[in-house]
Amino acid sequence: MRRIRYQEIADELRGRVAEMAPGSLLPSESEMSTEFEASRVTIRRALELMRDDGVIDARQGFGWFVATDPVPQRLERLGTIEAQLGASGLDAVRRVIEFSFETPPPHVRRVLGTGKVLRVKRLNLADGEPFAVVTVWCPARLGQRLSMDDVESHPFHELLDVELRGATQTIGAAIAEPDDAELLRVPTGAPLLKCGRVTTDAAGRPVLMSEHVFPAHRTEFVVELPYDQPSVTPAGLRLVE
Amino acid sequence: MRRIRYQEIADELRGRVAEMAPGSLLPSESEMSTEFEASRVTIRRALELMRDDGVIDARQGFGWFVATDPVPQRLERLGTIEAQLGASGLDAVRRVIEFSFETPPPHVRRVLGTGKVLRVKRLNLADGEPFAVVTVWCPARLGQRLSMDDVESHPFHELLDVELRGATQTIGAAIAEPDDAELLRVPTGAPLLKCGRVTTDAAGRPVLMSEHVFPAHRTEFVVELPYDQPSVTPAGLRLVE
DNA sequence: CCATCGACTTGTATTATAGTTGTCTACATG
DNA sequence: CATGTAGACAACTATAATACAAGTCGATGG
Repeated sequence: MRRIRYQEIADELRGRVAEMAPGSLLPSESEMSTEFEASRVTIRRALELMRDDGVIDARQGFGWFVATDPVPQRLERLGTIEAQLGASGLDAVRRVIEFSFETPPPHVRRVLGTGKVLRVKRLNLADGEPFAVVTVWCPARLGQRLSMDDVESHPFHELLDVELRGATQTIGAAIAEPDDAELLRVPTGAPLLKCGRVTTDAAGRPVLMSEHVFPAHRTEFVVELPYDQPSVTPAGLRLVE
Repeated sequence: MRRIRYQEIADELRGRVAEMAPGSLLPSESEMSTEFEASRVTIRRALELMRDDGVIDARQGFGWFVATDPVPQRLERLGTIEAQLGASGLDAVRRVIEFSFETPPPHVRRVLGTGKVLRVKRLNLADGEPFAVVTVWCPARLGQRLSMDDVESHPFHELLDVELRGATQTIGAAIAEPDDAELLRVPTGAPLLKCGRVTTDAAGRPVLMSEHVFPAHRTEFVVELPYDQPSVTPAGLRLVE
């Protein structure tokens, strides 16, 4: 697969910048030029790409520096299902079903890239009743030091050492395959709500991919559709009796 | 049956492209030409075939690359599914299945009150393919002067003489009953996305209630979860292949 | 204290080149 | 006549190499 040079460089730099303190200085364009064996123009394109993402910025005569991050860890807002359950007075329990490092299937590879990934499949229970099967994929690099205990006792975004920015979620429907049906204690062929979520870090790169499967008879999504202005009404997953 | 060379090549390439990340570059036409032992023209015909399908695209002087999925547009206003389809270049057609004034069923009465209602059941088609069964209830008072032609050719909120404010939508899953299955041309028991919507007027009173049923294999909802806004902003309905 | 200088940086051009797609013509094959 | 091969050329792209303007910062010297 062919790649564009300046994108490669940008990717490499993104990794480095992620480890640097906001405000710290990057090497000069010329230095990078010799290091990457690319012309200054190419280096600049990579840097400008990142500037467009708001990751870094530059001042003429001064240099390129890591942008002071305007977004403090507000991400808890992204919210886990557990938090919503906790708010409704139910106690949520996770049980790890599968935990393995492996090469990603195509639909994951398209998002996270070709490197190895950690796949964790968990069953979520509310008051002892199973209500969700969640599969999470994350790059092996990020999941390297995670144990089964870790993922059983914490939501994933608390375990990763990256700052998350947001997510895109798709909501669809499917019917229960035998394995998920057994886990959720519903008959095979029962309707399921199936949500795919791609979570991105502060640089906008996808770092987590997950698939949530809910039995339709217990769950539904509630969405507020404002007419004139985007509302601040929180919405989310609601358990129906 | 003997297959045409460029179709063979296109088939092979389709398989490869499916495994590649959107945006990544294919080998150059010349490289493929030597690999497949076919002339550049033949390779081009295969590539152009795939471009027509929207799988890949090319820029002169740059190369062929895997097409990125169309970014789902955000729905800041209360849009209709038809508008979203129109924006994606599909022509949407409505067909009225049922049209009657009647006393509302309990779940509608709870929202709209006890008065008589107009119930309209419509089948929506995109490019001739059925993709949604929509049932709308509105108070008889508001629907009094509507004809079947009206509701077949216009979305409901254009017909009512009230100012709408917003809506609350629930998204759930179900399996297809025989009647809806036949309309949507899916087997009975197939998974469906089932959305209920309550639309309110400027005064906050509910004026419309509707139920949208989509075949799950063609549709899914896309939701953006931004970092700074805890709300779940609906991004709209997206057709999946 | 302050002005100036020089070494460094980014910002912005220009030119050149190898490699790519877009398009055409001419010809062969069944 | 549809399909395939072979070749040529134009237009475009990413990248390299180079040059110069303009901003930053510290050292120097008055």
